[in-house]
Amino acid sequence: MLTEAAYQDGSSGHLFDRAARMDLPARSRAVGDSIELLGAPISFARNAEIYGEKEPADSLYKVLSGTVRSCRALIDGRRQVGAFYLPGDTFGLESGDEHVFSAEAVVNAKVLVVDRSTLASLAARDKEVARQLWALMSRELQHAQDHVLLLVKTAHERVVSFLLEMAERIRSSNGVELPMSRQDIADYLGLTIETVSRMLTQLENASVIAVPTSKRIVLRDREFLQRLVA
Amino acid sequence: MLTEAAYQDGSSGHLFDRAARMDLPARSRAVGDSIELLGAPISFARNAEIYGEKEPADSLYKVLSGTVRSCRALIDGRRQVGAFYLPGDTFGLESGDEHVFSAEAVVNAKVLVVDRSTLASLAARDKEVARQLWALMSRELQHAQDHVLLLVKTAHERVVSFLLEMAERIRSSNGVELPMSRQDIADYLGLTIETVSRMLTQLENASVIAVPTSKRIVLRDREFLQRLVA
DNA sequence: CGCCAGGTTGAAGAGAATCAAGTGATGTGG
DNA sequence: CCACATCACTTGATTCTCTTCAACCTGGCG
Repeated sequence: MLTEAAYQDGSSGHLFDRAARMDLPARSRAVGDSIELLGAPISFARNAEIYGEKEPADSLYKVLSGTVRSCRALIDGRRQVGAFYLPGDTFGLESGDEHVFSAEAVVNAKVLVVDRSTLASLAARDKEVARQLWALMSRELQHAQDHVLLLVKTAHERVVSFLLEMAERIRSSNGVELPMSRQDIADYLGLTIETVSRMLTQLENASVIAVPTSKRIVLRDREFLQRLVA
Repeated sequence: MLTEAAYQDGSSGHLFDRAARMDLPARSRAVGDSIELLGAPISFARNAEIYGEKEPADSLYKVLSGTVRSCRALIDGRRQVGAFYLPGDTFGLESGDEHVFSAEAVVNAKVLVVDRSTLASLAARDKEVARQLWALMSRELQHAQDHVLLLVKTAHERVVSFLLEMAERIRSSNGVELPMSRQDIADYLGLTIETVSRMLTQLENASVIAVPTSKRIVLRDREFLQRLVA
């Protein structure tokens, strides 16, 4: 099962706190901050690229609003979505100096951008920052490992797992408002849009979910869904 | 493509150096070492469990000889192999305090075991140790992400990717001596043993590989294989 | 109002799984 | 050293899941 709230920072001591304060009027933050941490909120239009594969990974990002997907392209045009990042999630941390994923806005999104080297030097002095970077890396690893497990399941199980993951992370009133398209979902699950659509229809016919609009999914029997996912 | 030598420590300053010296006669190591780093080489028989899922992750391991696999079991009995660890590779680093994978010896294996808390306290003082732990985590993440990409490919591509990965990591003279069974390979690739076998047969019939014995694979046209994997 | 992108549904086909029967190695006891 | 048992692997026939290709809805929006 995909980990709930996999990307959210710990509840206390946010990595971006100081950067976030850059948003506030100058008088409300400590003098040193503006030099130490250059964090800037930037807006991206739907489907805009935030960074590309193979670009240098010199920033870390936090979703303020909207949704972001990370992608990898295979040479023949197939696309693999690695993860979806929701408000509060941090992304852009890579294992090397280069991005292996690209990042794109799923819908119009506002993102906080923090310089990586700044963060690195900060981490060198501040234990708490280092700890949070480690936690972030851990969550990415956890997610990737869960994603591996997801991809060996049947189409049914994948779709159900996806719905449960999103329900955990979005938790709107008694249903999920999916920000992403069927194509995004399909590329995340390693399926085709047709298959995703069919699985949803079948689940709806079985009355385990309801699909009032194509993006809105209501989980009517979460117990049952939970048992489906192996 | 799966990263070459994904798990090997950097060439200098091995994380396990001091622990490894425990193997040597007492007079050849510094006095403080035995207290600081408790590393012990332990042998595991073929298919023996090194640790299980959900067990506390309080050690880090390094393969001295043999091969180790990490596994996750699905409730219906399916099994997913997360990775294979060869001599020189380090494993057992998890995102939390509990193992989410189990680890088993693929063949008789000798493994160096180091206490995690010892390592943690060492890392707190020694920058280099901390850096190496980070590198280790990075490689695990990289591998998991590559594994995700692997699992959305066709059976052909998966098998070829696997052969190329192993050829990179094992590099025996002009061919690969696979330590693992077809079942292990199948569970790593999310396929059945029959499919793996068939793909190998087809590659052999196409003269891109040779299979003198079931475990020995000779890559006769690596260029061509490289182009197959998308 | 009609267009168009996103989504659904249907029919046909491909690819991998399953079921079942071989074949080949490895090891053991006589 | 050989007969036999066992395990790992291969091969074949069939089934089933998912993809592909195509047509058809549906809901925004100029």
